[in-house]
Amino acid sequence: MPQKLTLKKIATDLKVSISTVSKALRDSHEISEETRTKIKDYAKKFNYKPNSIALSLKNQKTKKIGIIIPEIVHHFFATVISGVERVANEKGYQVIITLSGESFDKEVVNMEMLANGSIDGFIMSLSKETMSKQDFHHLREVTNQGMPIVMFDRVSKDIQCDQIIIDDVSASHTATEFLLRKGCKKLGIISTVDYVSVGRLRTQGFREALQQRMFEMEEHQVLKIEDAENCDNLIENFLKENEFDGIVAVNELFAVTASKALQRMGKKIPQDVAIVAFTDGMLSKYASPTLTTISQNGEEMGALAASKLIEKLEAEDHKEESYETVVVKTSLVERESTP
Amino acid sequence: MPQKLTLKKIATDLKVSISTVSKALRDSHEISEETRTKIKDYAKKFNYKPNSIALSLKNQKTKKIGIIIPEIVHHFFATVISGVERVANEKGYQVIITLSGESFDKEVVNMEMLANGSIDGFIMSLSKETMSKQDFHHLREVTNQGMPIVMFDRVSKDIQCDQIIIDDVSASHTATEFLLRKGCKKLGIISTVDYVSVGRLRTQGFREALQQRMFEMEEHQVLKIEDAENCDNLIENFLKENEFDGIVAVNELFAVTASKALQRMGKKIPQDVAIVAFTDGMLSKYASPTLTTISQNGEEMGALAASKLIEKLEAEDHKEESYETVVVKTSLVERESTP
DNA sequence: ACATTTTACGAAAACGTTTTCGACTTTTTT
DNA sequence: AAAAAAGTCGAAAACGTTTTCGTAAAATGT
Repeated sequence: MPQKLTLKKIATDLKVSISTVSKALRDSHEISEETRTKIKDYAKKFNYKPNSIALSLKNQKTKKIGIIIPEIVHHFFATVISGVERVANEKGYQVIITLSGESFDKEVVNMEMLANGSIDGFIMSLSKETMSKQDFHHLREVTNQGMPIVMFDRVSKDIQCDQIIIDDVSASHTATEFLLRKGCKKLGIISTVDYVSVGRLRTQGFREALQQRMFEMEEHQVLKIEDAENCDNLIENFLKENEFDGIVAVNELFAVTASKALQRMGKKIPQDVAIVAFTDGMLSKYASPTLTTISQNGEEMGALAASKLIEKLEAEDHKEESYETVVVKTSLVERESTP
Repeated sequence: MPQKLTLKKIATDLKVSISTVSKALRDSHEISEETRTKIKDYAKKFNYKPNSIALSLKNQKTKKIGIIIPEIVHHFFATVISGVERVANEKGYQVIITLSGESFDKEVVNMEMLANGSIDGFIMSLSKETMSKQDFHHLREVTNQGMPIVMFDRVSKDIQCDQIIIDDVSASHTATEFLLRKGCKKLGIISTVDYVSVGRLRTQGFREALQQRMFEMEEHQVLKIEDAENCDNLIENFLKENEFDGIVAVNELFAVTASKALQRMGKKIPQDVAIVAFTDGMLSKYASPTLTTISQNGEEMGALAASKLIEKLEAEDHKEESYETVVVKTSLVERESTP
């Protein structure tokens, strides 16, 4: 019921000017000890907090960073946010999150809404639709206005910005080679459609690992899934039509779905078929058997993205327009799904 | 590199006044057809978008709602956010998310930061530490300033605000009764410490279901877990010390941990022991066996919370100070962990 | 006693909007 | 032809800050 306390109100209550109040609260030497303590006491007593909107307008910076991700109900993205949030808060920034829902239009709308002064910079991962359209005009508009963007995971080389990625090719190579070393002969990969960069790159790593051992990857070894919603049948058929003894899956959902299908088919994991997944989330830890995975460390990616962005934001005179691509190390976490 | 376009810049470029530009863009009849189209064309060409910070300051509303939750790497909270975000966006609001990390202090700090003009209202779920301290002064300060709060899931009756909850007692009663009807005789419940409301209430529902069949709940039937991190041993001991044939778990993590422990002990699920969990998330769907759960429908809770909050926000003259508690229906999703 | 410096405060501009009001010009009415 | 009305635009205030600059009073120096 009492309206928000402002400088003006303090000023009239204490019969001084607004500027005096402002200076007193910021410990200016221009104000006498006496009035300074009087004002500060009053402010403390009634819990004065400067209005952040007014500050944003005045300073032309909001101390907020915007995140745009495809989905939040997704362990990897949730961990990234967690990392962003942690370092952002440490450095006095707040985080605004919007979801594109894998839709290009929603990504554009959200971006435009945030770009109009609401935030100082972006951290984002592209929606599937954006990846497939390869339309990045909304990103360009933002960077042209001098607002920095840091992209992670699903990125595009066509945009001038810092990028935080994992080396998908190499990670997938590692996973595949791991299976080969364990003695697997007939490998398959369950991937996404090619326009999703992680799917394409992980398939490439798979192929390269095979080539290194003088195998040529054949089409029937690859399953490309567009829509994760009803992947069950696709995966089951893929496994039935091929006699694999090792599977690489580009996410844990595909991996656990494959694991269950194989078990239904009477296969033992890891004895008959070994599985390596990407994304070290809940499912990998709690599925039966637990899954060997490539851990992406979303928390670290988020933290790095936030650091990079804030660094850019606070380097006022951004004369040196340099953009960096940071490759975050992955690690193979061995669990029960491999021998 | 080109600075952001403002009304002032358009005005000088077109040699009219700022007010004329503002009016023209808002299609005021005060401005002649001719200048109006001239200005609108210019604005469109250079992609003018009003600065939202300035608007917020002017209108004394930000069109943003703040969310404070304990963790984001948690399926239930992620679905709630998803629901909030959907409804908020439909109604032209944006969402700012902060995480308390289950810490009282961080909850207070985040709340104070957001309350200073950054947002119009709150949607939140209390941190464990706040629940245990029962210190709600930060919430009171906010409501006293006339800023509405909608709480969900982890709520407190002591705060005057709308609340979105599930009927934990009744849901737990349903889950327990379901096990009893399936023929279970020796039931146990894996819960949280009592100051977490959901743990307390679900334990109560468990007790009531037993009482209804003339059983008295005994202490050894209840396991109260404080820290989910290392619950494995606690759960394993609990299961070894008792010969249960039915388990109610207040979340899916406890449930799947119990399930694995039981299987290690050579028990068959659901033949030897049946399990019902709360929180219908990824684990329930993909664990082996899949888990029968009470579905909380976080998406709906989030959507409801957002609707309620926005309704309050847009009812300018909130003379009628009424607060509602909405109980969201739960449903029992039968899967493999029960006969 | 006068000039100079220091102290302590207030006025005003700026950030980007919207809106009220006043004023000038043109058109319509009588 | 004079009066009223309508049409078109700009000035200024307001939202809550911070900061620059100006200035009056007090203190200090000669």
